[in-house]
Amino acid sequence: MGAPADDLDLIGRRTAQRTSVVRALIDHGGFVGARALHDELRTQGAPVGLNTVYRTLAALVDAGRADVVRDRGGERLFRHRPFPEHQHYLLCRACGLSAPVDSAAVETWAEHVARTSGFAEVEHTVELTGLCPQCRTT
Amino acid sequence: MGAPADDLDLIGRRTAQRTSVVRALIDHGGFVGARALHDELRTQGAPVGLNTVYRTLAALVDAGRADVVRDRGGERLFRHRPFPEHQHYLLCRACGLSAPVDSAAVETWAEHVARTSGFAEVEHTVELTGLCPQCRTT
DNA sequence: CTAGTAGTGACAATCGTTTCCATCTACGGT
DNA sequence: ACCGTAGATGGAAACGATTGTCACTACTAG
Repeated sequence: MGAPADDLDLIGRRTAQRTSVVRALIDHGGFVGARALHDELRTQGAPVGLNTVYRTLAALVDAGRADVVRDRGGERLFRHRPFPEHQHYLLCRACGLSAPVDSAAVETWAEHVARTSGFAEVEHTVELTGLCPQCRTT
Repeated sequence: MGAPADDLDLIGRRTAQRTSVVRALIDHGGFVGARALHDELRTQGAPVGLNTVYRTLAALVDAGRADVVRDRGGERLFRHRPFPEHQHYLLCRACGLSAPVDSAAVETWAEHVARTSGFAEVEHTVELTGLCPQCRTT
């Protein structure tokens, strides 16, 4: 079930750095920026070059093992995805907590638009943001 | 109907530069990046500082007279919006052409998620991209 | 007309991300 | 276990989009 090993096999050679990055991403749970992940690795005593973090995350995205969203500042946030399903999240603007949402309605809507628009290769991104129960009281 | 004058009134003083920017944005029709708009203005003989382009576009967005999306490179693309309605677009990845889409289904879905999630102040962005009939043959 | 304030623009700074390149290392073959 | 090499690393520098600084300009109310 989406163990680090599975991810590592998908993206190339097994190195200590990649293992650390994948571990940290999984442990983090929610969406994280590359820079934040890099900082976490540093403080955990597993220093990894920032661009290695970027490359590993990019490889995970290519392999379909991570999702990407953009926060309001344009930064890319990554989240580990154990199974290669298309998924949408509701993301907390304050703490980064993410909750998968049932997105069947959007999917069918998007497909309908794709069919009736005359456009080809229609892709969609849906981003929901809010304040989670925890943060809304703070 | 969304004449430049209306927009200018909403965002502060009337200056030659702002008039040029708003004009160029309206004339362009689809989504444009700030930099591209700046270039267009320059070649049209109405040079405006890049900084002013950014500020004017930001002011239009604040006033609800422009929409913003992010392209895949993270650049912000702007589009003039004559009326202050929340609207989603299907955007051509190749030429920037945009087609408004009926988004009632997503709106109700988003509201439903907002109500049932426990999250507060839920906002959504939906971005559809594809290749328009023109570009799909090229 | 004049004052006062909002707007302008050249320049530099910032921020996230990518590229360069010299060095290192995992790993399949011997 | 040993090698060779393609692949991986990381520090520095490049990069593109955006924002801040600040002296200067020019709307516009009075």
